[in-house]
Amino acid sequence: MEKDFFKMVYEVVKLVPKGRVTSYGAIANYLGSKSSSRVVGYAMNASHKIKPKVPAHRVVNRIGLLSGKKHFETPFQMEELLMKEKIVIKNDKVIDFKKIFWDPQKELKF
DNA sequence: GTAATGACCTTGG
DNA sequence: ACCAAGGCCATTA
Repeated sequence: MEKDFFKMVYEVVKLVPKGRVTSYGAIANYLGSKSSSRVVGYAMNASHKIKPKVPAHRVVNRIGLLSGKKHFETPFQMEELLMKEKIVIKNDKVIDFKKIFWDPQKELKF
């Protein structure tokens, strides 16, 4: 129900290039509501139950912290996946987050 | 049906 | 500069 917002989020997350990460606020802002960042996080929470599993490991908070790593099947899954993407993780934080940060509003720009 | 929470971010004092 | 509160959508109790 009302998965419009969720669907958009999943679409954007699935569009995230390999080796890149995005933030909840960026997606929310891209959708039009910067304040709806919480909804993006909630969408990710349901990302494991939806049909097409989205790369939620590529989505982190604004500081690049793996906030939802505990919500994964295994906390190491997120780090492992990110590591496979050639992304360096340190203390549950993404190194060079600014460099690998993928902003839909900026990259896609509609 | 109402109330509270959640993988957050922005703005105000 | 730091601390506090609000706002958004959906789900669960």
